[in-house]
Order: sequence, then C-alpha cells, then structure tokens
Amino acid sequence: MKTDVKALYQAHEFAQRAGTTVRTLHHYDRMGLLKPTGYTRAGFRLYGQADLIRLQQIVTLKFIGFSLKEIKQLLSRNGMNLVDSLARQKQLIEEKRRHLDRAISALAYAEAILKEEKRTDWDAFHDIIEVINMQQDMKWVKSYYTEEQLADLAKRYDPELARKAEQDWKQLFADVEAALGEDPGSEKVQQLAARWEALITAFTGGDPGIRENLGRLYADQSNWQGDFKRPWSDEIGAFMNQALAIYRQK
Amino acid sequence: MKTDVKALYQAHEFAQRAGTTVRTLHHYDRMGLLKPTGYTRAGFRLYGQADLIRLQQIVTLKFIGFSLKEIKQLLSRNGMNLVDSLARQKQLIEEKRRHLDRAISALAYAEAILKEEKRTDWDAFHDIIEVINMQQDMKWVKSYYTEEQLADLAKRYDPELARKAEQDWKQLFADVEAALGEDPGSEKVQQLAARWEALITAFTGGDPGIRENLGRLYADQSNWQGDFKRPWSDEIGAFMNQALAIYRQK
DNA sequence: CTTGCGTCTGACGTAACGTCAGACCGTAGG
DNA sequence: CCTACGGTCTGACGTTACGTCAGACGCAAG
Repeated sequence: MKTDVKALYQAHEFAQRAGTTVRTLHHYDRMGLLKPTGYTRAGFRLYGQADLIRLQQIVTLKFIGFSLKEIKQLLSRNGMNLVDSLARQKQLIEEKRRHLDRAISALAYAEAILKEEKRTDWDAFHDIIEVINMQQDMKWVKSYYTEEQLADLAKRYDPELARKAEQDWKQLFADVEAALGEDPGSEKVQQLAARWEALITAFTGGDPGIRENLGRLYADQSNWQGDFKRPWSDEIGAFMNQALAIYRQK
Repeated sequence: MKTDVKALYQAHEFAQRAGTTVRTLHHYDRMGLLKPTGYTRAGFRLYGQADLIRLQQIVTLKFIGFSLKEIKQLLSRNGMNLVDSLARQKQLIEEKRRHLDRAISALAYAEAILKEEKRTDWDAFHDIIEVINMQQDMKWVKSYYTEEQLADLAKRYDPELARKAEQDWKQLFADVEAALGEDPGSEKVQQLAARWEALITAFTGGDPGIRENLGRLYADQSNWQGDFKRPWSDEIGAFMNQALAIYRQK
C-alpha cells in the first residue's frame, strides 16, 4: 500500500497551500516556531504533513490573538495552562472590543453631526472631540444619579447601543431638532436629555484609563483660563445644554 | 486684568496633566506632530494651552484609531477630507470588531468544551482548532442551503450570537448531551444541528481571508493522505456528525 | 551557456513609543 | 562653593511580525 501522495513540499508551494508566504516560513523557522521536516542538499526547506498541522495550529492561535511567543509556549505547553491562557486571552479581547465599540460610537456621532448640520469640517471636528471628551462630564453627572438609576440606564441602553449607535444618534438628532422650540424642562425634552446622556455613556463605557486622562485634560482647560470656551455654538448644542442642566439637577 | 494662571508647563508636569509621558511628548515633537510653544535657554520644552488643545485632539483621534501619521494629516487638513476619513476609519474598525467577535466566539467554544468534557487540555485543544477550521465546511454546506435559508439563519442568529456566544455554546452542549440517545434524524436533533451550524457560522462571520486560508489548509490535509483523520473522537462529536450529515442532505 | 524561476541569508523598515545611558540644569541644604 | 536630588535632553536599541530589497546560489529547459 504505497502512499502515492507527494509527501514533501518546498517553501513556495507549501506556503501557497497554507495561505501564507515564504518569508513567514523563514520567520517561523528562525524563531523556532515551525522548523521544516527536512532540507535538500542545497539547503532548501522541505515541509511535510506534520508541518502543515502545526502551521494550522499556529494560524488558529494567531486568529485568537496570541503572539507568536505565546503560541510557541502553548504548542510546547511548557508549564502553560491552556485553560487559563484562553480565559486571559478572552478578557483581553473583550477589552479591545469594548474600546472599538466606543470608537465606533464616537465615529457614528461624528457622522451624524456632519450630516445633520452644515458647519465646516473643522468646526464639526472640534465638536466631535468635545463630545468624546464629554465623558469627563460623566464624572460629575454620576454624582447626580443614584446607583440604581445608573444601573437602570446601563441595563436599558448599554448592550444594544454600540451596535446601532449610528441609528440612535441620527434619531436623537432628528428628535431634538424637532423639539427645538419647546421648553427644555418639559417631560418630552427631558426624555431627550436622558437619551443624550445615555448615548454619551455608551462610548464612555468602562475604560478608566481614557476617562481619567481626558478628564484631567478637560479639567485643566477649565482651570487654565477660568472659563474656557466650550464649542457648543450651534442651536442644538445650546438647547441640549439647557435641557441637560435641568435634567442633572433633578 | 492680569491672568494669574500659570501659562507654561515643563515636560513632566504637562505630560502628567495630559495623562501621557514625557517620552511621548518627545516623540510627537521629533515627528512634528506636537511642537512645544517654546523652550527655555537650556533647551527645555515649554507647553502652553494651545498645545494642550492640540494634544487633546491627538488623543481623541488616536482613540478613534488613526495612526499618528494620519492624525498629522488630519490636523493640518492637507487635502484630507474629514468625512471620508471618518467613514473609512469606521469601516476599518468595524472589520476589526467582527474579527474580535469571531475570536471571542471561538474562545467561548473552547471554554465550553474544556468545561463540559473531561479530556486532556491537549485533546480539547485539538478540537478547538478543528472547530475553528470547520468554517471550511461552510463552503460545502452553503451548496446545500438556499440563499434564503442562509439569510434567514443569519438574521435569526448572527446579531446576538457574538455577544452571548458563551451562553449559546454551553446551552447547546447541554441540550446535545441530553439528546445523545435519540434518532439523529428526529426533528428535535435536527434542530440542534441547525443551532450547531448557526453557531459555527457565527465566528466564521465574514472574513474572506481567513476562510480562504484555512480552507486551503484543510483541503490539503484531505488530499494529502486520502482520509485525514478528523479528531471528533468523543460521543458528542460523533453524534452531531450524524445529525449534521442528515441535516445537510435535507 | 543563458534564461527564468526559485531558494538562501542577512539587513533594514515599519508603529509608537519604553527603556536605558550619559550628560546637563536648577535649586535647596550644608 | 560643593553636593545631593530631581528633572531634562539626545541618541540608540528593543519591541511585533513579518515585507522588501540585495547579492549569491540551484536547477531544469532551450
């Protein structure tokens, strides 16, 4: 029963079949992550089935986000506990995703503001930055809310927010625009304020680092020149500021 | 009306207030992204309010995921269109998040398999890799589904899947285990098969690159030794394979 | 022998800084 | 005035996962 199948491939063909490059194979070889099965007399690398399997494992672990160094450890399982590694890795990735969620939310806001209003790019850009930094405000806002209120808000808005943030921002903008003339203290406008805050909360999310940093930044601006000019120059901004002020005092 | 506020800070203090490091300021200075307002006679950097604002913008754009090079462009708005840049950036980030979602899903699966079954780490690990690569199967599976069926599955499962993948995997495992003795062709088991496929689809998601690569990898294994041994050695795996086979033929 | 295509080994480039290392500044205490 | 302590400066190397030359060699066909 001879195995007619070709058993060994040279670098290029192997790389192609594996969906990677020769240079990558060199790299893995040099760092001891994947050594070829053998060499020709001329020193050309020869890869076999076992190599393919190992490469497959490497690709998989890379997909999951491990570094090559970690992969080397895992594949030689030198004292490394797979379960723990996976758990840690999952937490790391989830953190990254939360960050991306907030970034997406911020971008959605930017998109909304650029479409709904007709300011120059630069002005709008200024506002975008301002809004993102507004997370700082949450520090103070939090003292106005009770724990339960915050938890409630979080429960109602947080999970889906990041996903359809774009929709939400657009809708909110439309609603606010429609309510422009009304009393900022009215039930209706106050509900808009609540939604606004919730949206801000969404991409403020749970990143303590950024919140702190920008918080310091913002506080600094205020201290620096007494009343640092905040760029809410448009109607909507002014209107919402009134509404939010009332909302927070309640 | 004199402004009593200190107007200039030295590197360390400025960095601290801005929530960054001196070395970062050096870096930004050297690459021309943020030049200090002035220097002392000794050559020490002095930063002012304008610098703080600019740094704030830099931090914000970094948060959104732009590279320093891009930020430099954006802040000098040399031919760069903000709207387009933001849109592109959003797509990029969303792609990244989809990748993370699939990775998380894969890790959730790993977690589930390691908890529910009592194999050695290594064996389970082998399966994890196998499952992730199983996305390759979707290539063939797709020829069994109609477009509408796929769309339907995607609609029903895709959005929420990535979020609560862990739960879903655990639940599915429990259900499958409970149904172990039954007829693989029964309505009940077939529904489990549908769920199984849907979960696999979830982290197979929409990444054409990885799907292709691993597809090639897998196809190769099969060709290489005729019938390459697939590591579904456990009861659940064998059971589900039967059920899935029937499910796909339907 | 010459083409053409493939392989090998360095060596440098990338992104965004962190981490020394060696040298200098500035102020308070002795 | 000397010195310690803390801050600043520049330059150079380290990090991650390879990509991109560059120069030299292998091998089969015409």
